[in-house]
Amino acid sequence: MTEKARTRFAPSPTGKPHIGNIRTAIYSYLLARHTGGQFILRIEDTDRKRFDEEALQAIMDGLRWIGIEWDEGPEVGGPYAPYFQSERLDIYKQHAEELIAKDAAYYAYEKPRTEEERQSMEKNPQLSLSFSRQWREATEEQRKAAEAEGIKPVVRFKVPLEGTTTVPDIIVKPPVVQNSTIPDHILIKSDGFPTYHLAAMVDDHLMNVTHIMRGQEWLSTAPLHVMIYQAFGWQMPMLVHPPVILNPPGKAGKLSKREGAVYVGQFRDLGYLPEALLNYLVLLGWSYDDHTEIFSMQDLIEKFDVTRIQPTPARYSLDKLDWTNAFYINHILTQEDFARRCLPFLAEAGLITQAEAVNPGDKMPYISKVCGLIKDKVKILSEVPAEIDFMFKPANELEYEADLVVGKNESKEAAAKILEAAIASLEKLPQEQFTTLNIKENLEKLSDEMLGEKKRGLLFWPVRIALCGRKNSPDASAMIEAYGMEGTRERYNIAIAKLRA
RNA sequence: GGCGCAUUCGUCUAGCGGCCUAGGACGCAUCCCUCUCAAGGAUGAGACCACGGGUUCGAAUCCCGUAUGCGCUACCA
Repeated sequence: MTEKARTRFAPSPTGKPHIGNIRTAIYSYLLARHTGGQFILRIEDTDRKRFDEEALQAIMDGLRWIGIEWDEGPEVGGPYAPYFQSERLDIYKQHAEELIAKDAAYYAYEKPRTEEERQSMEKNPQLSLSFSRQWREATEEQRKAAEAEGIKPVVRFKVPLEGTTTVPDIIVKPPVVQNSTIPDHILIKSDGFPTYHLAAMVDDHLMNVTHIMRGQEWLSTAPLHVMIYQAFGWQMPMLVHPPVILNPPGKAGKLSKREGAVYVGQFRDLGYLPEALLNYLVLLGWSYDDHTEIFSMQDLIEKFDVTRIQPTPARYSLDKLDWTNAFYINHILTQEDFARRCLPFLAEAGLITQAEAVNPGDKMPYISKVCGLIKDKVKILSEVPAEIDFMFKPANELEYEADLVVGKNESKEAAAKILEAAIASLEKLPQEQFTTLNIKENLEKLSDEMLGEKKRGLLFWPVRIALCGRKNSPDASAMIEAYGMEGTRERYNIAIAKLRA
């Protein structure tokens, strides 16, 4: 493990990046960084029918957002360019020919299976095997005849009929399979494009990849890949097959779209912090020790050990993710940083303008203070606007019933008197002493004098409600500080008027 | 159906033959703090280590079966 690992993430741009794949990418990245090696991004766009330009962008955005930078790949280049498989067609063709010359592959002229055939063959491996081998022993004449008919051939791999193949995986017990059970897979499709099996192996070898890491759904076809390497006479890299991520408890199968957010972009939009998602995802199937829960990217790079990846599929749990995100917001982020990240969400909710979200200017101190009020209670950023929207409204736009302000006080008049007393008491605080702590002391003292000790709820309830117009809110003293004496007095006077109406 | 992998609290996990009457975290419950909601602090419930056989003085840890889950079984990746 002291050797420098070259790893790669090789997505096919056919859809948005799923967190299961992103987690695999993270593991690959960490392995490379931990050992001081390189991390490559390679785009497997050999399926022309399913290619999606937006997906490609989303993959790159997602990786960068979560903190992964690739050393080689799209937009950054590298010594093994190009990193798009569609631009490497000649290379694959050449290698396929090499295999044919070595009698390890051959042309096959069969008709593609129909959907029905495919399904029936799924249940009957023997049929599938013989179908794949129809042209394995074809004579020159047969090939010529097919060629004359104008059939475009595929190239199939000539799987050894004898012996066994072992998959050198480092997190799962290395599977051993009988070669005779593996069909002659297609290497080059009739349209001239390579399949994953050929393209990925050729590239992994050419790009000097030392650890092929990919989802466990590849484990079954891994023996084929080992045989391809052997046929070329190349040295086999290590294989790493992290498990898939499963649906939450009670739900069967792989984590699916139906379970809410599954794509990185969705988490971003919901207001999950990239460092929290990263932290959560890494721990879903990997652990450092028996107690550490919070890891920065630096920690992870330092401590990551591939062999500790769990071989068992883990279930996705929103609760733990939420906890992790809340922990980052509450304990890792500074108030300023937190506020900055809230900006787009505040704009989205119409609390500030889009321009202010980009450049808040002198509004920032207030925004920062206001966001700070709920830093310890919010789980995701998208919850922020609803918690503090009232702090962005003019005082006279607060809508609430006078009864709400009364709370457990005897009467509306009693509540009004409390607010009057609060104004008078707070006005004694000099401007430079108008801090949350002083305000709190000031009001507590007032409460004790007015209502006696242990009755603080009677005073604080109206004092707080008159500021926000609703049941739940941040701490009263903190809100008063944020509004300032001016804003506080204005809101109290409105409340008093309401109470006496 | 075939092949392969996996199996510790509801969930994520620690554990690599004696430290385990199984530890931590999330969630849950109760209590404390308290001007509300949170946060924070404390305590607790929760796992016969899937089941059945071995091996061993001794097994969650090693071996073999069974069950269950997951994956693959495409001219998709």
